[in-house]
Amino acid sequence: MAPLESKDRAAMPARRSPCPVACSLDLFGDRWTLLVIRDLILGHTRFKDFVASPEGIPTNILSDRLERLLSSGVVEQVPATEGSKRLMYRLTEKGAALRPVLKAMRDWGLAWEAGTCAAREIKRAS
Amino acid sequence: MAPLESKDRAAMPARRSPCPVACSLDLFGDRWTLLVIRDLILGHTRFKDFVASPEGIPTNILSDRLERLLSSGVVEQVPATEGSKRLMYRLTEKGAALRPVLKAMRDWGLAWEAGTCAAREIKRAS
DNA sequence: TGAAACCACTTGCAAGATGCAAGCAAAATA
DNA sequence: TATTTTGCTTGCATCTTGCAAGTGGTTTCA
Repeated sequence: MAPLESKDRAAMPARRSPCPVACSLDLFGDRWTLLVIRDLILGHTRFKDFVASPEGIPTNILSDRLERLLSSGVVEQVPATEGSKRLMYRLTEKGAALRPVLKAMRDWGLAWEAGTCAAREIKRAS
Repeated sequence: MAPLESKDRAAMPARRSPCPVACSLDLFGDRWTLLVIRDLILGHTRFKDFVASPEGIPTNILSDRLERLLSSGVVEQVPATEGSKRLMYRLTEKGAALRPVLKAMRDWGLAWEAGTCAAREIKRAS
């Protein structure tokens, strides 16, 4: 049987370079992932909450992104209410550490893209 | 003839929401655009320089991204040397304002993605 | 307890984006 | 002027995205 390391390498699409920016983009360099993170920062916890965001993420994309974020340790699942079988999503410490990225993007958008407005303040600490 | 505003609206794919994060992602929410910005911050100015980066961006993608960044005012073209017909790319003020975004992503990658390393410091001012 | 509503997805498919290799004309260099 | 370099474009196979519809488990409420 193949060593575990090679199995992991087959599952992961392989890094393009050791650059931390390139690595980050391998994980969330697309049109939707950081919007899911934004929603989590804003307090969304359930599948339907993300779907309800104004950008209207397709449900198959949302499923895929949540799964990738789970497997990369950026989000985790916990019971939605005690005794419930339903799960809710929330940021891990690794995910919460993306706040400065979101904040920088928000600030840039507000400063340079006309007609944008922030619904809520992104707080520094979780 | 149609008013200029509607022509612009036809050219742009239309904003998903007024959220500054969503707006930013409409412009650079993909696997390559921010790597081009990173290279510009690191001092790359010519087409071949971007191609030579370790991630190996395909030339058709690079053409497309540079064009989009030009038309959105993030980069501009100036003569490469005086008297030369060749042009070089460089960040505008709007583009240079993306430094904090890149810096936040670099910091996150360094902190949370094993095996990443920064080639150079991203300076605060241009 | 049973029926209805809700929730969190999955599936299928069309359209668009990406990746690769090859080609090409203008500009620079020898 | 001949050669090389540069900055692209083109064609095509593959992967990703977006939309709509469907599905099965969970919760709610009479």
